[in-house]
Amino acid sequence: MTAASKTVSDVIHSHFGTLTRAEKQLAESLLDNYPVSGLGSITTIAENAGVSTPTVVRMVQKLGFKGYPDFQAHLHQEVEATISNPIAKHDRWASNAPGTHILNRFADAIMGNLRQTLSALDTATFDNVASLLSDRKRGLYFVGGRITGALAEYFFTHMQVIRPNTALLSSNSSSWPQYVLNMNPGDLLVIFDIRRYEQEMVSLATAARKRGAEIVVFTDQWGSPAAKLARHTFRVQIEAPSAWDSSVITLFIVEALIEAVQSSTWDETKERMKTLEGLFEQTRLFRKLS
Amino acid sequence: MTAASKTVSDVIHSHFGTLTRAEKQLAESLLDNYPVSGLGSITTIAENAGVSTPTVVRMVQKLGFKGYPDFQAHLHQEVEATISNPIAKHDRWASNAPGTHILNRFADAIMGNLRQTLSALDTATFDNVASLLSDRKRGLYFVGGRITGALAEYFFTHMQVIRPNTALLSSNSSSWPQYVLNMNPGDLLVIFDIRRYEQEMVSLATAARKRGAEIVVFTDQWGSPAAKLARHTFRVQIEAPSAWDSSVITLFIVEALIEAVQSSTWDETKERMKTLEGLFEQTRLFRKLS
DNA sequence: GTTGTCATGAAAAGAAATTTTCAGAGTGCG
DNA sequence: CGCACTCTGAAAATTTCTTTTCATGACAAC
Repeated sequence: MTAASKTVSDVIHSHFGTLTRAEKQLAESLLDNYPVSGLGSITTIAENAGVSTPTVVRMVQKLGFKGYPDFQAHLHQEVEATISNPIAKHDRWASNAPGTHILNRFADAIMGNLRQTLSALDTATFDNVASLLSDRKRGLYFVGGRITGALAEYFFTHMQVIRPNTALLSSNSSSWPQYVLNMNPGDLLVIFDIRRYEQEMVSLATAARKRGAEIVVFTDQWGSPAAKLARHTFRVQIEAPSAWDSSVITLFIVEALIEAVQSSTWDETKERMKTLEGLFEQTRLFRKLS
Repeated sequence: MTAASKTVSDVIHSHFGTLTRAEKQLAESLLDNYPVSGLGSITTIAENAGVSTPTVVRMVQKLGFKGYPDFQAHLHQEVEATISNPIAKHDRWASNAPGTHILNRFADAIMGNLRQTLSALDTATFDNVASLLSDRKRGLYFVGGRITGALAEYFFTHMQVIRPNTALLSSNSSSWPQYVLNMNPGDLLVIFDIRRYEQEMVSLATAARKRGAEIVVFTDQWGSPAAKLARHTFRVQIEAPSAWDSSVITLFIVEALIEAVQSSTWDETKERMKTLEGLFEQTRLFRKLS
């Protein structure tokens, strides 16, 4: 095989499947901030990746280079090509995409959203919500609208594994009253309500409050009317170069919360996950037999 | 004097007058094709400039650097600054929280995932999938697993607004056969299959292929077995500082695809959205009256 | 012409980097 | 449980790079 025409990045990607654990770790470290991360000595990049220098040598040889110097020479050439070509310079996101490609515009927007959301986000709020979610004495209810229903479901699916006493309200409001009926004081209702705020969310929130439930709202920067009834509110930046709003950052916060809850109660969660694995195994078996 | 804030190029220029003949020769060689020409070893650049290695050492020390490695470190920094990714590392995303707060660690991980996913992503694949999705003659089917089901649903919900002839397969496989039965050649099956790859996805993909359907797979960097049957595959970086995988970047690509499809057929979509608005209005009215 | 100063590179010395070897850890399999 | 296998990094061996030393030659001043 020859590494001549393809970029080092391409070569790494095409070999990724055949790499071992330590080598993958190294490859990712190299691709992270590519190609600059490969500029230093073999010692430096081994340290940055948290692997040993022999691993580096083994990998570059596996990739088809003669040795580390050969590998680095290719990298230098690429750096040169990148720098001397002014178009490529503004095009570091997705390679071979015009600078205005939708992927690049989206990536820019997401980054901006993340930055703004996090700078506006109070970490105390985050920590408080995480601890409310971790409290197994509280019942958990998730609800979303037409679009955000998928986020509620995602959140619910994970929390259901982590802890008991968890429910997902369908986005169809007709079944809500029976859930509200079962809410106890201290229970937590997590509402996703973004942009075209759904009027019914306010009614739901009001009813839940009457039953003594705490409310957490995920909304956009303008704020759902339901946020007024909430104990904690996440205001997420949702703008995208699109006719639609972006849910990426909302999902980001959801995932961070999932991890926060999980790590705070890891021992219990571990047990549950094991049990769950076993159940899945049984189901699979059951299907095979049938 | 310190070389800290100024660029190496500036330093060379400001010292140019005090340089000797051989040093000037070297300086010019370095400035020519700056800063890439300084990337190699001292031997290499001495040869390129036609001077001896001691000359190089003497000059860089005269410029205020500790030695050649110090000089080169500065150069590397400059190269990095020149071509660094738009998403360079942040030490802290969320202010007033330590860099080790879960939000900050997650933000770092997500940005790394985004960077790597985009660098591995072929924009031709993206464009091709977008145009397949835009083709209203093709039926569209979406399916996800236990966790990724929410992503499939999100994708489906949007595409259903944009175009007709769209279906969501439940994550429960028992109902799949009837969908496969209805697939026509050229129809598109979008599969989300990440990490704990579900065996049934391969069966589904095989059955769909037999019916002449095209397959698009969203998977992780290791690749779902279903990807082998796919016309197009998105390999998404899903790692997070968490016991769970992150779906953030997958959602990112989904949203970008939604926008790509929508903008390519905006006129038709606009009409559909208006109609849909009207229908929602009626439903709401209906509920209020009842 | 002599002398001193400086620039320069060859070569040696010293310091790093790169590669190889090898043993222990881990993993899968019978 | 033991065997075979692979992966991995510590450490040694090797190579390469960097720095220092020093001899030579150019040039200017006297």
